Amino acid sequence: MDVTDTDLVLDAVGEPNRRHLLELLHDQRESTVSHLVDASGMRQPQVSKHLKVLANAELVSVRTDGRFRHYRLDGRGLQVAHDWFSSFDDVWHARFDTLDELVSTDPNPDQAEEHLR
Amino acid sequence: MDVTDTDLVLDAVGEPNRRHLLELLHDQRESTVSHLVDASGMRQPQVSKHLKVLANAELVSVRTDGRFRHYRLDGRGLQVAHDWFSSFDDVWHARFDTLDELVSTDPNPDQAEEHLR
DNA sequence: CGATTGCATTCCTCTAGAGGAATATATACG
DNA sequence: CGTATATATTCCTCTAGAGGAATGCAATCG
Repeated sequence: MDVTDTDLVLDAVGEPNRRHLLELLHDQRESTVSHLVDASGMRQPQVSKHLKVLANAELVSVRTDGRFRHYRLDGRGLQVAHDWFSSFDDVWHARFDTLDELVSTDPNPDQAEEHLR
Repeated sequence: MDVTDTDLVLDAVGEPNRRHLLELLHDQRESTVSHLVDASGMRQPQVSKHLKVLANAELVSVRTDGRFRHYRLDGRGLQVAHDWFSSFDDVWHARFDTLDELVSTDPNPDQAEEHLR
Protein backbone atom coordinates (compact mmCIF):
# COMPACT_ATOMS: atom_id res chain seq x y z
CA MET A 1 0.00 0.00 0.00
CA ASP A 2 2.12 2.88 -1.17
CA VAL A 3 0.99 6.39 -0.48
CA THR A 4 -0.09 8.06 -3.69
CA ASP A 5 -0.53 11.72 -4.44
CA THR A 6 -4.25 11.31 -3.96
CA ASP A 7 -3.74 9.80 -0.54
CA LEU A 8 -1.42 12.60 0.47
CA VAL A 9 -3.87 15.23 -0.70
CA LEU A 10 -7.08 13.75 0.69
CA ASP A 11 -5.46 12.87 4.00
CA ALA A 12 -4.29 16.47 4.28
CA VAL A 13 -7.71 17.88 3.43
CA GLY A 14 -9.37 15.50 5.87
CA GLU A 15 -8.77 17.85 8.76
CA PRO A 16 -11.07 20.80 9.50
CA ASN A 17 -8.40 23.33 10.47
CA ARG A 18 -6.41 22.62 7.36
CA ARG A 19 -9.52 23.11 5.24
CA HIS A 20 -10.03 26.40 7.04
CA LEU A 21 -6.50 27.48 6.14
CA LEU A 22 -7.15 26.61 2.50
CA GLU A 23 -10.29 28.72 2.55
CA LEU A 24 -8.47 31.64 4.13
CA LEU A 25 -5.76 31.38 1.49
CA HIS A 26 -8.42 31.39 -1.17
CA ASP A 27 -9.49 34.91 -0.20
CA GLN A 28 -6.09 36.48 0.00
CA ARG A 29 -3.88 35.77 -2.97
CA GLU A 30 -1.01 35.24 -0.59
CA SER A 31 -0.69 35.20 3.19
CA THR A 32 2.05 35.25 5.77
CA VAL A 33 1.96 32.82 8.64
CA SER A 34 1.16 35.55 11.14
CA HIS A 35 -1.79 36.67 9.07
CA LEU A 36 -3.09 33.12 9.02
CA VAL A 37 -2.57 32.90 12.78
CA ASP A 38 -4.71 36.00 13.28
CA ALA A 39 -7.37 34.95 10.81
CA SER A 40 -7.67 31.37 11.96
CA GLY A 41 -7.44 31.77 15.71
CA MET A 42 -4.98 28.90 15.89
CA ARG A 43 -1.59 29.29 17.51
CA GLN A 44 1.47 29.89 15.42
CA PRO A 45 3.08 26.47 15.82
CA GLN A 46 -0.11 24.70 14.79
CA VAL A 47 -0.45 26.90 11.74
CA SER A 48 3.13 26.18 10.72
CA LYS A 49 2.63 22.47 11.22
CA HIS A 50 -0.58 22.37 9.24
CA LEU A 51 1.04 24.39 6.48
CA LYS A 52 3.84 21.86 6.36
CA VAL A 53 1.35 19.05 5.79
CA LEU A 54 -0.43 21.08 3.11
CA ALA A 55 2.85 21.91 1.39
CA ASN A 56 3.88 18.27 1.42
CA ALA A 57 0.66 17.46 -0.44
CA GLU A 58 1.34 20.30 -2.90
CA LEU A 59 -1.79 22.07 -1.77
CA VAL A 60 0.17 25.22 -0.92
CA SER A 61 3.48 26.68 -1.99
CA VAL A 62 5.80 29.12 -0.24
CA ARG A 63 7.79 32.14 -1.22
CA THR A 64 10.41 33.34 1.24
CA ASP A 65 10.92 37.06 1.62
CA GLY A 66 13.33 37.98 4.38
CA ARG A 67 11.97 36.59 7.57
CA PHE A 68 8.49 36.33 6.07
CA ARG A 69 7.03 33.29 4.36
CA HIS A 70 4.28 33.98 1.90
CA TYR A 71 1.98 31.00 1.40
CA ARG A 72 -0.48 30.60 -1.43
CA LEU A 73 -2.68 27.88 -2.83
CA ASP A 74 -1.04 25.37 -5.14
CA GLY A 75 -3.20 24.23 -8.04
CA ARG A 76 -1.45 20.88 -8.33
CA GLY A 77 -2.76 19.33 -5.14
CA LEU A 78 -6.17 20.93 -5.50
CA GLN A 79 -6.56 19.49 -8.94
CA VAL A 80 -5.56 16.02 -7.80
CA ALA A 81 -8.42 16.08 -5.31
CA HIS A 82 -10.84 17.58 -7.80
CA ASP A 83 -9.99 14.92 -10.35
CA TRP A 84 -10.50 12.12 -7.85
CA PHE A 85 -14.05 13.27 -7.16
CA SER A 86 -14.67 13.96 -10.84
CA SER A 87 -14.04 10.31 -11.54
CA PHE A 88 -17.29 9.65 -9.69
CA ASP A 89 -19.34 12.06 -11.76
CA ASP A 90 -21.22 9.21 -13.43
CA VAL A 91 -22.86 8.63 -10.03
CA TRP A 92 -24.63 11.96 -9.85
CA HIS A 93 -25.25 12.03 -13.57
CA ALA A 94 -27.11 8.76 -13.14
CA ARG A 95 -29.01 10.41 -10.31
CA PHE A 96 -30.36 13.17 -12.52
CA ASP A 97 -31.06 10.81 -15.36
CA THR A 98 -33.22 8.70 -13.10
CA LEU A 99 -34.96 11.78 -11.77
CA ASP A 100 -35.74 12.99 -15.28
CA GLU A 101 -37.13 9.62 -16.12
CA LEU A 102 -39.39 9.62 -13.08
CA VAL A 103 -40.67 13.11 -13.73
CA SER A 104 -41.49 12.42 -17.34
CA THR A 105 -42.97 8.94 -17.08
CA ASP A 106 -44.20 8.23 -13.57
CA PRO A 107 -47.70 9.44 -12.81
CA ASN A 108 -47.11 8.89 -9.08
CA PRO A 109 -43.54 9.94 -8.21
CA ASP A 110 -44.09 9.57 -4.47
CA GLN A 111 -43.39 5.88 -4.72
CA ALA A 112 -40.34 4.00 -5.86
CA GLU A 113 -37.81 6.49 -4.59
CA GLU A 114 -35.69 3.62 -3.38
CA HIS A 115 -32.04 4.42 -3.99
CA LEU A 116 -32.75 7.58 -5.95
CA ARG A 117 -29.87 9.40 -4.36
CA MET B 1 -18.19 25.75 14.82
CA ASP B 2 -21.12 23.71 13.59
CA VAL B 3 -20.45 20.68 11.47
CA THR B 4 -21.59 21.32 7.93
CA ASP B 5 -22.31 18.82 5.19
CA THR B 6 -18.92 19.57 3.72
CA ASP B 7 -17.20 18.83 7.00
CA LEU B 8 -19.07 15.56 7.34
CA VAL B 9 -18.17 14.51 3.82
CA LEU B 10 -14.52 15.53 3.78
CA ASP B 11 -13.90 14.11 7.23
CA ALA B 12 -15.36 10.82 6.03
CA VAL B 13 -13.27 10.78 2.87
CA GLY B 14 -10.16 11.67 4.82
CA GLU B 15 -9.50 8.05 5.66
CA PRO B 16 -7.77 5.67 3.25
CA ASN B 17 -9.89 2.58 3.91
CA ARG B 18 -13.09 4.52 3.42
CA ARG B 19 -11.77 5.86 0.12
CA HIS B 20 -10.99 2.30 -0.82
CA LEU B 21 -14.58 1.28 -0.09
CA LEU B 22 -15.86 4.11 -2.26
CA GLU B 23 -13.63 2.96 -5.11
CA LEU B 24 -14.81 -0.62 -4.72
CA LEU B 25 -18.41 0.54 -4.79
CA HIS B 26 -17.67 2.50 -7.92
CA ASP B 27 -16.90 -0.70 -9.83
CA GLN B 28 -19.87 -2.71 -8.72
CA ARG B 29 -23.17 -0.89 -8.99
CA GLU B 30 -24.15 -2.30 -5.66
CA SER B 31 -22.35 -4.44 -3.07
CA THR B 32 -23.22 -6.42 0.00
CA VAL B 33 -21.14 -6.04 3.12
CA SER B 34 -19.62 -9.49 2.73
CA HIS B 35 -18.53 -8.70 -0.79
CA LEU B 36 -16.83 -5.55 0.44
CA VAL B 37 -15.20 -7.54 3.21
CA ASP B 38 -13.74 -9.94 0.65
CA ALA B 39 -12.70 -7.22 -1.77
CA SER B 40 -11.17 -4.89 0.80
CA GLY B 41 -9.38 -7.35 3.06
CA MET B 42 -10.78 -5.58 6.09
CA ARG B 43 -12.74 -7.43 8.73
CA GLN B 44 -16.50 -7.31 8.75
CA PRO B 45 -16.98 -5.03 11.76
CA GLN B 46 -14.58 -2.44 10.35
CA VAL B 47 -16.37 -2.48 7.04
CA SER B 48 -19.72 -2.00 8.74
CA LYS B 49 -18.36 0.84 10.83
CA HIS B 50 -16.79 2.61 7.89
CA LEU B 51 -19.99 2.19 5.91
CA LYS B 52 -21.87 3.80 8.75
CA VAL B 53 -19.62 6.86 8.60
CA LEU B 54 -20.01 7.02 4.83
CA ALA B 55 -23.77 6.69 5.06
CA ASN B 56 -23.94 9.45 7.66
CA ALA B 57 -22.16 11.72 5.18
CA GLU B 58 -24.56 10.66 2.43
CA LEU B 59 -21.72 9.18 0.46
CA VAL B 60 -23.44 5.79 0.31
CA SER B 61 -27.01 4.58 0.62
CA VAL B 62 -28.40 1.20 1.64
CA ARG B 63 -31.12 -1.08 0.45
CA THR B 64 -32.18 -3.89 2.73
CA ASP B 65 -33.07 -7.22 1.19
CA GLY B 66 -33.73 -9.96 3.70
CA ARG B 67 -30.61 -10.30 5.77
CA PHE B 68 -28.52 -8.65 3.07
CA ARG B 69 -27.68 -4.97 2.89
CA HIS B 70 -26.91 -3.64 -0.54
CA TYR B 71 -24.75 -0.53 -0.46
CA ARG B 72 -24.17 1.82 -3.35
CA LEU B 73 -22.64 5.22 -3.91
CA ASP B 74 -24.77 8.23 -3.10
CA GLY B 75 -24.37 11.16 -5.46
CA ARG B 76 -25.33 13.71 -2.84
CA GLY B 77 -22.24 13.46 -0.67
CA LEU B 78 -19.94 12.98 -3.63
CA GLN B 79 -21.23 16.12 -5.22
CA VAL B 80 -20.79 18.14 -2.03
CA ALA B 81 -17.11 17.24 -2.04
CA HIS B 82 -16.76 17.84 -5.74
CA ASP B 83 -18.34 21.26 -5.41
CA TRP B 84 -16.04 22.24 -2.57
CA PHE B 85 -12.97 21.56 -4.68
CA SER B 86 -14.57 23.16 -7.72
CA SER B 87 -14.80 26.41 -5.80
CA PHE B 88 -11.01 26.51 -6.03
CA ASP B 89 -10.92 26.08 -9.78
CA ASP B 90 -9.74 29.66 -10.26
CA VAL B 91 -6.44 28.55 -8.71
CA TRP B 92 -5.52 26.06 -11.38
CA HIS B 93 -7.02 28.17 -14.12
CA ALA B 94 -4.66 30.93 -13.02
CA ARG B 95 -1.90 28.38 -13.17
CA PHE B 96 -2.49 27.57 -16.81
CA ASP B 97 -2.98 31.20 -17.70
CA THR B 98 0.41 32.01 -16.25
CA LEU B 99 1.94 29.07 -18.04
CA ASP B 100 0.48 30.17 -21.35
CA GLU B 101 1.83 33.62 -20.77
CA LEU B 102 5.30 32.31 -20.04
CA VAL B 103 5.34 30.06 -23.07
CA SER B 104 4.26 32.81 -25.42
CA THR B 105 6.31 35.72 -24.10
CA ASP B 106 9.27 34.50 -22.09
CA PRO B 107 12.35 33.67 -24.14
CA ASN B 108 13.90 31.87 -21.15
CA PRO B 109 11.21 29.94 -19.28
CA ASP B 110 13.71 28.18 -17.02
CA GLN B 111 13.80 31.17 -14.72
CA ALA B 112 11.10 32.93 -12.79
CA GLU B 113 9.12 29.82 -12.03
CA GLU B 114 8.57 31.13 -8.55
CA HIS B 115 5.06 30.24 -7.42
CA LEU B 116 4.03 28.87 -10.78
CA ARG B 117 2.17 26.06 -9.19
C1' DC C 1 -37.71 -25.87 15.78
C1' DG C 2 -32.37 -25.35 16.01
C1' DA C 3 -28.46 -24.00 13.22
C1' DT C 4 -26.40 -20.88 10.16
C1' DT C 5 -25.57 -16.73 7.74
C1' DG C 6 -25.26 -11.55 7.11
C1' DC C 7 -24.64 -7.69 9.38
C1' DA C 8 -24.61 -4.26 13.28
C1' DT C 9 -23.08 -3.04 17.66
C1' DT C 10 -20.60 -2.98 21.90
C1' DC C 11 -16.46 -2.85 24.54
C1' DC C 12 -11.76 -2.69 24.84
C1' DT C 13 -7.07 -1.45 23.34
C1' DC C 14 -3.82 1.08 21.03
C1' DT C 15 -1.84 4.40 18.07
C1' DA C 16 -1.66 8.49 14.96
C1' DG C 17 -1.75 12.82 15.10
C1' DA C 18 -3.62 17.36 16.97
C1' DG C 19 -2.55 20.77 20.41
C1' DG C 20 0.46 23.27 23.83
C1' DA C 21 4.85 25.22 25.68
C1' DA C 22 9.34 26.00 25.04
C1' DT C 23 13.12 26.57 22.13
C1' DA C 24 15.80 27.13 17.79
C1' DT C 25 16.92 29.86 13.79
C1' DA C 26 17.12 33.49 10.85
C1' DT C 27 16.37 38.10 9.52
C1' DA C 28 15.61 42.96 10.38
C1' DC C 29 15.93 47.01 13.19
C1' DG C 30 17.82 50.53 16.45
C1' DC D 1 26.36 44.80 18.30
C1' DG D 2 21.77 43.58 21.19
C1' DT D 3 16.95 43.17 20.66
C1' DA D 4 12.72 42.20 18.46
C1' DT D 5 10.11 39.83 15.04
C1' DA D 6 8.69 35.85 11.91
C1' DT D 7 8.65 31.28 11.50
C1' DA D 8 10.05 26.45 12.19
C1' DT D 9 10.93 22.71 15.13
C1' DT D 10 11.18 19.84 19.11
C1' DC D 11 9.18 17.50 22.96
C1' DC D 12 5.43 16.37 25.59
C1' DT D 13 0.55 15.30 26.52
C1' DC D 14 -3.84 13.95 25.44
C1' DT D 15 -7.68 12.51 22.79
C1' DA D 16 -10.29 10.90 18.66
C1' DG D 17 -10.91 7.31 16.26
C1' DA D 18 -9.17 2.95 13.92
C1' DG D 19 -8.82 -1.93 14.76
C1' DG D 20 -9.87 -6.46 17.17
C1' DA D 21 -12.82 -9.86 19.66
C1' DA D 22 -17.02 -10.94 21.23
C1' DT D 23 -21.87 -10.52 21.12
C1' DG D 24 -26.55 -9.19 19.52
C1' DC D 25 -30.09 -9.60 16.22
C1' DA D 26 -32.71 -10.78 12.14
C1' DA D 27 -33.59 -13.54 8.46
C1' DT D 28 -33.02 -17.86 6.14
C1' DC D 29 -32.32 -22.76 5.70
C1' DG D 30 -32.65 -27.65 6.89
